[in-house]
Amino acid sequence: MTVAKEYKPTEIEPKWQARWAEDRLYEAHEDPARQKYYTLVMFPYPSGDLHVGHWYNYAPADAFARFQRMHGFNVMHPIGFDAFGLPAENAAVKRGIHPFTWTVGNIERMREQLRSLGSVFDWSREVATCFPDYYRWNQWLFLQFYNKGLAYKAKKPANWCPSCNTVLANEQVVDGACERCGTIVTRRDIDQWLLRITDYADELLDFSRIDWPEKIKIMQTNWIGRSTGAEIVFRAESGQEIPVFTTRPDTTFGVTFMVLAPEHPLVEQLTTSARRQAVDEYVEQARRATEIERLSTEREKTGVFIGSYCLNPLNGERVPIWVGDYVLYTYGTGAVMGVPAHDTRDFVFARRYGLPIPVVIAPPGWEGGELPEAYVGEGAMVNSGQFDDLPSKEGIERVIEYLEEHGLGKRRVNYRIRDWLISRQRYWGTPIPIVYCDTCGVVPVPVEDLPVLLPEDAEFRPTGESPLKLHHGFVNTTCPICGQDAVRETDTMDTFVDSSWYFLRYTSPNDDREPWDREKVGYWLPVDQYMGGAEHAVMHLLYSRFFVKALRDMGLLDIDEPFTHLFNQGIITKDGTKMSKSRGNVVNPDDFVSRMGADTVRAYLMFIGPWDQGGDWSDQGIAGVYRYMNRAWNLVQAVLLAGLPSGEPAAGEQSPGVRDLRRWTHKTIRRVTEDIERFRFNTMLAALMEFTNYLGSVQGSEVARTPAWSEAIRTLLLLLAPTAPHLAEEMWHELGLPYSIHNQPWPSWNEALAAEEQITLVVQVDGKVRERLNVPVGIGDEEAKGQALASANVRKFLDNRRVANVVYVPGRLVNIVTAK
RNA sequence: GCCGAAGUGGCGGAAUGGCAGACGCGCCUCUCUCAAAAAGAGGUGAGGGUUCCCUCAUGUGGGUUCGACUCCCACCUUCGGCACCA
Repeated sequence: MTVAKEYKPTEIEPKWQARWAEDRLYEAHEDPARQKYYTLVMFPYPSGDLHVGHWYNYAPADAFARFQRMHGFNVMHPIGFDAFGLPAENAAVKRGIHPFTWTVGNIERMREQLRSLGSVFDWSREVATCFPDYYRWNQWLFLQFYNKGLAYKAKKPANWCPSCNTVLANEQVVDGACERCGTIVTRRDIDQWLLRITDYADELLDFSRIDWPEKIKIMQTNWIGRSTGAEIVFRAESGQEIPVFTTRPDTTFGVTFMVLAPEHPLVEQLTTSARRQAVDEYVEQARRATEIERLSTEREKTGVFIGSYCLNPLNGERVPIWVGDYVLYTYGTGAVMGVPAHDTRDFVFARRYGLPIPVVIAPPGWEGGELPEAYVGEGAMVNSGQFDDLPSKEGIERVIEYLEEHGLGKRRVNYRIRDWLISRQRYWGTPIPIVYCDTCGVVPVPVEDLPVLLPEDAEFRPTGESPLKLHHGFVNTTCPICGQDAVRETDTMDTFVDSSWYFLRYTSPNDDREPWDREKVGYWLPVDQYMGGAEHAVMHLLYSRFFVKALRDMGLLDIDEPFTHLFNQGIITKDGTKMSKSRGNVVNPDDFVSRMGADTVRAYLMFIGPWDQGGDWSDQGIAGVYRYMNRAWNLVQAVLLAGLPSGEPAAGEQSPGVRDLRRWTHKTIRRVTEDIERFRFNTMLAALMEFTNYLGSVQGSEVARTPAWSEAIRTLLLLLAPTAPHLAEEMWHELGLPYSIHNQPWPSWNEALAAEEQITLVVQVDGKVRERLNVPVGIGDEEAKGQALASANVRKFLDNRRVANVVYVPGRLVNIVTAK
C-alpha cells in the first residue's frame, strides 16, 4: 500500500538534474538522418549573479527547446559566456582582483545557477570568449577581414568616453552618452580599426530570408538609413570642388547658400582674411561643444560666413559659403547646399541670417508669395530654367540626368550607418593582431603565430590608461617580415566581435585547427530560433548578420543569415520599475527556487503574461503557481493510490463522461501545442490549469476507472514536461512509465475527439444577448433560427416589434434585428 | 519632431468581428481546527431591482456593421527606438 507523498521540489529537482547530466540526456549530436533544430538564447555576461531577468530569458526558451525535442527534432540548445568586457577590468582596479580570476569565478558561480534552472542546455558545447582557445579565432577572423580589405585603420573623430577611457562605436552612444556608464561622450581624433559594415548596407536591408519581429527590422532599416539622391559638385570661385549630397536635386535652383561642417578641410582654405578671426572662433567653439549639445535639435542653428563664394552648377549663381555646426562632417560629404524654401533646417538658418528664400517647388495653390515655413512636399518646379513646370518627382530624375551629362554630378546613395569601430583602448578584450614596423609599416601577425596572448601580469591603474600600453613585454616585439624591432597594436576588440560568431563556435567548441568545423556548421546552421532582448537590435543582431554575409563572401560559410526566426522577450520588472541594485528591487531567483522549486519559478515566469511584453514580478503571484504545482502533484498521488487503469481507450461508443474526458484531453493537447508554437506560454499554463482542475473534479468518478483516465493523466504529464521538467519526470517515474519523459514523443490530438457535441447558441435581439440555448453542434440554419424565435425570453423582447432580419452565424449565434 | 508598441475589474492578464473579464492573484463567506496557518467549497466589474432580470462598462470622441475590446478616422496617455542624416 502506497502512501501519498508530499511535493518536495528541493528533493526531486537536484536528483533529476544529476541523473540527466549523468545520462548526457541533452547533449546534441550531428545526425544527418534526423531533422536538426538549433535553438539559441543570447549568452550572458558573467556578472556573477544570475538574476530573475536571466531566468525570464532562459526558462521559456528552455520550455520551447524541450517542446521541439519531444516533437522529434534533433535539438541543440547551447550556452556559454560573453566573458570579455569592462566590468572585469573595473573590478581589477577597484578590488585588485585580476580580470581573469574575477571572470572565471563568476562563470563558475553562474554555471551552477544556470544548472538549477533544470535546463536542456548542452554543457559539452560551452564557450567562454575570454579564453585564448576562443579569442585566437577572433584574431584569425580579423586577419581574414583585413586580407579582404574589410578591416582598416583610420584617423577619424570618434566617440570618446572619458570615464571608460575608450572610444565607442556609434551604436554604443545613446543620447550622446556612453551606453554603459552614462557619461557624456566627447569627440576625439584617434587612429582606430574599423570593419567595413557599410559595404553590406544594401544587403543588410534585405530581410526576405528571415522571419523577425517587424520592430527589429524597422529599427535596423532606420539605423542603416539608406537615402537616394545626387552628389552635386559646386565649384568655389578659387577653383576648389565642393561636392554636396542631396536627396532633392530638383531644388537646386533654390540654393542661396552653402554650409560646410566645422571640420571640413575647405573651411581653412576658403576663409578670407577679413573673416578669419570670426571663423576661427566659431570653429573652435563648435569643437568644444559636447556631442549632446551639438546633436540637440532644439539648439539654434548657427553659422558664420567665411567670405568666399561658389557657383551653382545649374544656374551659375554666386552662392556664399558659410560654416555651421548643424552640418555633420561624418554624413554625406560634410557640406550641404542651402535650399531654405524647401528644407526646414535651411529655412531657419536663412531666416536667422537674412538670406533669400526663393521658391522653386510650387506648393499646391501657391500664388507666388513668401512661404511661412519650408515646403518639403512635392509640387511643380518653378524658377528653375528649362526644368520649369516639371513635377518635382520627375524633376529629380531630369536634374540627375542633366548633371551626369554635363559632368556636374552623379546619382548617389547615402547611408546613415557608419563603419563599425572595433578598437577599444582596454585590456580585457581580444588583442588586435597587428604589429607596427618602422620599415615594413602595418604588418598583420601571421596566422601561425596566433594567438596574440593577453599578458597575465598587466598593471591596472586607476587612471584608466590601457594596461597593454604600459606593458613593455607585450608592446615590444619583432617584425614578422624583417625581424627588426617593432611594436604591437595595443587596442583590443569590441566585445561585439566575440558575439558576432559565437553561434558558429558552438558547433565545434574544442576545434583547435579552425574556428568552426565546416561540416558541422553545415548541419546545424542557421540558428532556427533565436531568443533574446530587443536591446541588441542595431548592435549584436546587425553585426552578426554582417559577419555571416562577409564570411560567406570569403568562402567560409554557406549561409546568408545567422538566425532564421527571432523572438524578443520583454523585460521583467518589480513594482513596475526595472530591477536594479540601486533601487534595491532585484529579485533573487535562488530564494524562490529553494522554497518553491525551479519548476514553479519557471512556470510563474511563463504565466505572468505574454513573453514578448515582459511582466511584473509578484511574490503573491508566484504562490498561485506553486499551489497549482501542488494540485497537479496531489492529483497524480491520488492516481497512484487508486492505480492507473490499464489499456488504451477504445474507439466507438462511449459514455458521455468518457467522451467529455477525452474531449478535454484532446482539446488541451491542441491548445497547449498551438500556444507553445506561438510563444504564448501564459495561455498554455491557463489551459493546463483548467485541464487539471477538470481532472480534479472527476477524480473519484466512474471515468477515473477507464483507460481514458490513464490517457488523460499521461497527457497531463507530457504537456507539463517542457514547463515543469522535474515534476513531470518524477510523476512519470512514479507511475512506472519509461525514463525519460523528456524523450517521449509529444502527444497529438484527434480533431474528432476534441470536437464539441453541444454548443451554446447565443441569441441576441438587436445585438444584445437575451438567451443562451444548448443545441447540437450541427444544428441547421432554419432550426437554429426557429429555436431562437421560439424562446420565451426572446419573445419578451420581441413584444410589439416587427422582426426585420435574422442573422445566423453557424455554431455561434442568432441575432434578431427588429424594425424601428 | 519622426518611427514603433500598448491602453480591458482592486492587480497580472484572456478574448483579434459574434456570450467581455478565461486562468491566476487579492478580497469576502463557509468547512476543517481549541485557534491559526495550510488545504478545500462558494462568491467577487459598477449601478439598479434581489429565485430571476435590467442598465452601464474594454483610454476619449466620431464612423463602418445586424453585431466592435477587435476594423477605419481624429485625439489623449504610457513605454521603447531614432533624433539637425541634408
